Amino acid sequence: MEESELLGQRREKIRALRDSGVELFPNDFRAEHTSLEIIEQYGDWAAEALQDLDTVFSCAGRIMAMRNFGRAAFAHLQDRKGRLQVYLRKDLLGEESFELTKRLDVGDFLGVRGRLFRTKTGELTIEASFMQLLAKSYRPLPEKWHGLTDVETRYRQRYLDLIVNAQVKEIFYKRNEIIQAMKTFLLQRDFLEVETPMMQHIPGGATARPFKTHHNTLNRDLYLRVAPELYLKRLVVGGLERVFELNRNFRNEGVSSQHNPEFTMLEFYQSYSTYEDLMALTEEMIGAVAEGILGSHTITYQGVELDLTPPWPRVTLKEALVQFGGVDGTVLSDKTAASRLVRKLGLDLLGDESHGELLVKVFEEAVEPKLIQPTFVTEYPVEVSPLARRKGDDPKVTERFELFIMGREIANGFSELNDPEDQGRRFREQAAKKGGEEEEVAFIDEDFLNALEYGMPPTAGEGIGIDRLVMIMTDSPSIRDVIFFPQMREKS
RNA sequence: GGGCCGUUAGCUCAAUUGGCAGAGCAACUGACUCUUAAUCAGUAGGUUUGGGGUUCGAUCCCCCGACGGCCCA
Repeated sequence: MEESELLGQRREKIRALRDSGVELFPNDFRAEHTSLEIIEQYGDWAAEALQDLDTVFSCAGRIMAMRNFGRAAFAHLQDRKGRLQVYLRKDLLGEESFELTKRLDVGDFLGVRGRLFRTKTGELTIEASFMQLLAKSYRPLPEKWHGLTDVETRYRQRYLDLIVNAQVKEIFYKRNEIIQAMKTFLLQRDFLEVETPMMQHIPGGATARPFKTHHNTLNRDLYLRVAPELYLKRLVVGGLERVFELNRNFRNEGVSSQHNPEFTMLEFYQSYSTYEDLMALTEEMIGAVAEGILGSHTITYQGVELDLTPPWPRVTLKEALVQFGGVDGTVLSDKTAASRLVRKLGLDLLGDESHGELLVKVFEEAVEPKLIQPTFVTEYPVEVSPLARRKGDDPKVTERFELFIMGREIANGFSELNDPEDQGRRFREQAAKKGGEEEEVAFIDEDFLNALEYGMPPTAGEGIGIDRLVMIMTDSPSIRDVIFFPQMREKS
């Protein structure tokens, strides 16, 4: 990068600083307090009470603002918890130490020790009797008042975003709390947290294009997983009965405000349960997380009030088509009518879609955007649910549900198909279809079928899109706001 | 993949009909021991996203590309 005048000036200043014997990157300072600890403990103490307090505090952080007065200066230090003001006086620090304040820049890390006092304007402040440069900054920070608003820079240089935009840190702290709360919820119910392969020989468990890679020593292609499903069910076959994995999936598809090529999913399996049990579990879990972290079952997302109080409505896909989509009832029973409707809606038709697939197309177009409040949609057609158990009284649909909030799919769960013969047939049908329309290899995970043949207990499983859930719970409009380093095109 | 919008100093933004490219903050020099968007005086800072075209003259108009955002598929 070409050196601007600004950077040149700074570099020259740093050279002079180093030449005068100041260590630019020491690591022997110990901060015993965070800004938050100090403010929480002494924030409401009166000025007189602080005067009698002899305790010396030590604090470290990045200089975010500096106001110099010749023989005194104020600075704000920012650490992981917040900001604290420090007061630097020549008569207290001594000539030599104070001289350094004139050579400090906003962005530098500083450590201070000193007593607490309250300024005339009432701000709790450390009066430094000792200060030390902890790390020198070579580049100026974005502007202090407007901050950094350019979204491209915010995502590409997330560290700058984190330094200057306080809300960003809050979102990611909240993301962590949500994840921890969900894990705790499951652990309390005797689930085992597990890790299964990210690199798979056969990318299964979801219909999505995988990323391909190659292992040199094994001399074979591998795929980044699109879902952990088939491995988690192997563990259920192995007798673990209740397992979950909260980790990354990879899908080689579009990038948008709702999609990132790598995203985080919670997937869990519970034996001796059905999809209905999981719907109840889901409302309880998400409701509890909202209550615990946001303090309420009612949240606002982009100006829309969402009520997460369980129970949530459950409608079958067909009911939803009529109720929310205003679809004529004949479409539900007449494939030709369904096909006509798909065309009327201006959707692509391959021509070989089944009646069920047509209904799902209509559903996605006409119903999904209308499912604002949390809603479970059940009984998906068997053709689009290759891993789900058929419904007893209607083998054309499955014991499956999807959860929608704000028109977005948040969760997908079903009673697992544990009949190895049916599973084998469905894999082969799927493979035949896929082989016909694309040049993709038809993947059939024979070892998974083999596992099922040993017997899998009746089990229900579910996946919850963590990024989308975090978006809703943090009122974030884009998935890029809840992923530290979203995927971007290479900058030219 | 398509449409629309955007890209100007380190950051946030201006720039009239096509006529010398500007401000605030940051920076630099100086003053200042309770400031907090500190203040005051002064100084410097630009390949206007890249390439091409029209024009006496382009940040501005036209074409192609890069990156980003929004909408659509």
